[in-house]
Amino acid sequence: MHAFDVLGDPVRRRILELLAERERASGELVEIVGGEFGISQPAVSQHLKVLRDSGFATVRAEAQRRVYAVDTAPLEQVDRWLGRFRVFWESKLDALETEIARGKRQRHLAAQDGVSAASRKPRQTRSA
Amino acid sequence: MHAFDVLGDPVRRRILELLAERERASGELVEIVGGEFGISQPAVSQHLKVLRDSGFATVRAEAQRRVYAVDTAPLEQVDRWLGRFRVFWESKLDALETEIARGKRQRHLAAQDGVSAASRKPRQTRSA
DNA sequence: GCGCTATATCAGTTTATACTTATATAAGTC
DNA sequence: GACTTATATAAGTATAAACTGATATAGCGC
Repeated sequence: MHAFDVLGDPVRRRILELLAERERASGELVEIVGGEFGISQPAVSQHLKVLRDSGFATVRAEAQRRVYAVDTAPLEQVDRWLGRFRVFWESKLDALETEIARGKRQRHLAAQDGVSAASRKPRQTRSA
Repeated sequence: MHAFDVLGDPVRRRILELLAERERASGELVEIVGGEFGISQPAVSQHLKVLRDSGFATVRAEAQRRVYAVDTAPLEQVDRWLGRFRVFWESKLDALETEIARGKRQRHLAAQDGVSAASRKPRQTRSA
């Protein structure tokens, strides 16, 4: 199953969101996700199997519990695929920044007052 | 249809890859993608409809042709969703960078020779 | 060993979607 | 206006996958 197919399911996305916060036992995921989506224990368990088989999650036994953790390798791959499109919106961000900088400069020239403007630099991409 | 479901199909991903390079007429996409995947014109046209309906592509008429262009808005959303996981591999990259820097420093101290380390990523294969 | 808890797997049903062929729409050409 | 080119839509079919209830597996406490 391709990474994007795995992410196509909202239940699996939700599970990954929860695992992004911290490791969770299967039962914990059944309770939260099963509750939110109104699905049974086997349904959640089957989604966990998909996540395991596709490399998105790892399991560790802890007594009778199965503790799941996210494995980001496939997510990195997805991220890399998206990379080819990133230039589109990043160039737009750059343009916006230029625009903001211009406004800033103009306000500065006009009033000579300190300008806050936050203006966080966009994250440096680590291409590939 | 959710963005990730749209990206779940290899044909649609391929179409988006082609549109990332430049705009393309429907017929051009039918020829390339239809050829690569061995599917008919209606099949490709139906995928184009999905891409239109889900906001991944825009169309412009040019005589009888329909010229498609990528719209990155939904891809940005996907990218934002991925953002919550990015910290995982970026911290790993940071650690790797530190490691490289250490090695570099040590080699530098040891031999006083310049280190190239080019390290260009190989081109990504286009297989789905 | 027995019962309890936690989780996975099995078998079967339903539904979504990705195709197919056939046909409709629409713009250019003569 | 008929013909051709370019593309979309329609109708029907096949298949994958997301469920359900039932059951199997396995560790724990007694």
